[in-house]
Amino acid sequence: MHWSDVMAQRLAERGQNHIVATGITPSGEFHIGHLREILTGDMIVRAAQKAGLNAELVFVVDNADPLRKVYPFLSDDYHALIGHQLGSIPAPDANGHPDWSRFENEGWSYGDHFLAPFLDALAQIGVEPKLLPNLEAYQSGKFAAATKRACDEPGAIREIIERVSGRELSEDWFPWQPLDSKGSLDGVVVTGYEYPMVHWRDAHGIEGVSDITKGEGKLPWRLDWPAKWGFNGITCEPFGKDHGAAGGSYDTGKEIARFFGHEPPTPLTYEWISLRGQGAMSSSTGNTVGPIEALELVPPEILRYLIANSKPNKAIEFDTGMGLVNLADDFERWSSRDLQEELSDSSLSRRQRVQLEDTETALALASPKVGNAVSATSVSFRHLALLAQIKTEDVEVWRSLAASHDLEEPTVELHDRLRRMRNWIASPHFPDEMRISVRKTPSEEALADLEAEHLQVINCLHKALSNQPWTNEGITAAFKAAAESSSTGMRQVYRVCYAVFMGKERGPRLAPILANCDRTEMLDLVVACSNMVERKPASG
RNA sequence: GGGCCUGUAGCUCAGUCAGGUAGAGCGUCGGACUUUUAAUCCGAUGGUCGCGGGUUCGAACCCCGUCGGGCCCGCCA
Repeated sequence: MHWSDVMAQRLAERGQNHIVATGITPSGEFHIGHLREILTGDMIVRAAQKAGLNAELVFVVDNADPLRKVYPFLSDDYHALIGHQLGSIPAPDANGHPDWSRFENEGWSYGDHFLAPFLDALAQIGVEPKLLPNLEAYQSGKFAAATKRACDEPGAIREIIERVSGRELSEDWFPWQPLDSKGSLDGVVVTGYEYPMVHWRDAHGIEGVSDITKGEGKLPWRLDWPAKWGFNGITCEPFGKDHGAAGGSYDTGKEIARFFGHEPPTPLTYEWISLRGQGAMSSSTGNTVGPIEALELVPPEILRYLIANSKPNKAIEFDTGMGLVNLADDFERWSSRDLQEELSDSSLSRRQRVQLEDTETALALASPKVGNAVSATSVSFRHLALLAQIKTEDVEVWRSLAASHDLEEPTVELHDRLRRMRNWIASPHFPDEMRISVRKTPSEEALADLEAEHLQVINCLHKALSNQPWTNEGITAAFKAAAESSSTGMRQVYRVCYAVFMGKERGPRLAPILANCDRTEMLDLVVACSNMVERKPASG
């Protein structure tokens, strides 16, 4: 059974109505790691709905969290804003300076700034969760009941956290972090409490009160989380392995939730996504691939497929190079198969059946639209990458596909893919292995593999090419002529050509590529190769 | 120190929860298409399931131990 269906089954045992929560702090650029959080939630919701449950996806925007530090993309002006809530400070402008005017005029906050593009990406990828901005929840008093409970009995909360996490809380710890005289959550000491006011003294020596029903502060994370499970009615939540560690925030959250008077959500811990060869992704180090960036390269269904087809506890290495090509081709191959048909074969072993079923589910989940299986384009990524490099005009690509793939009219998906493919090729992520490059100088290595008798072919080639117009047809004719005059087969000619022009044993059809190269340079290359091979038998 | 994940074919991984003859895809090799846009199609190859014990008629799967890899335990998905 697919992991999403396992979760749905677990939820069905729990009840009929479900709210699946995801939550992210908008402290910097979002990356595809965050996408796993949201997509995992989205896929659970789909599976639950498929199983006949009512399920909704919500996205808690943790914009009540404070700014932790001045990230590399921020100007020093942000030093003064450390500890301030992300939803109540201005967004950085193009130079990383706080954009106060936009903040004051439109209320455009730091959190909004980073959230907006992520939501755009989510829309493209077929996920439109209900947004639950946390800061606003505090300000409208949604946290008040849980907060009161915690502040009334801080000892009970302290006991849970210390026992479950094995961590000792400081003497002055209090289950509410008030905002100080400047609006920061840092360095404030609680000096007293009588509902609904928490008394405090800040780092500047100023004293004041904080109304817990008006969001004049926030709960510490380990309480914030279980509190919002309650008033939002969360029944299921996927979260990263950091929260899932023993004694981590889910463990303490479970008990605190019950203390608040509700059942914790059904959890699903998932592994992180790392960038191939570069370790875990992190907004603060800038070691990221944004969802937007990823979507410039690959269609949404491929990204969804990556998540759907990886079990949550499996770490994913995101590879924007060859890995992406293989992933996309893998997706393409599977989606062009008729799995229903294959599953009707009763001779399948249980193992084979499970494999097909899970893949079928993953493919369904890969579609940005529910119940709308992504139709196979039947054009592999490799092939499209090739065409996109050879043909500068889209029309040319379609013409070629019409001939080779019986393609009558390019579909919307194909247009889309070609557009993204061109972006990818233009980006630094495009793997060299896929890049078509014609040699400027002979490849000693490739030529060394040729037999002495091939020398003749090279000479014939030069002659033949010289006698033909420098066009696709002319060059093709020249290849044939070279085969005839050197009295060998076309296979040999191609082998020599790939060695000469690309330094490889095989490759894409050469004529159209050469036609786009400079004639003189190519003829010189042939001569240079000829010279190099000529010397070889003499010296050895 | 506490804990989680992980080890299965050359590679990426299913299969472990519900024990019943080792599964995919890629790669590799071969063939076909009277020669190819890294194509497509067909076929073949390939594994003492990390290691050692135990339970069982039967173990990749359950139990105990052990070794290796990754990671979490202020915040982070």
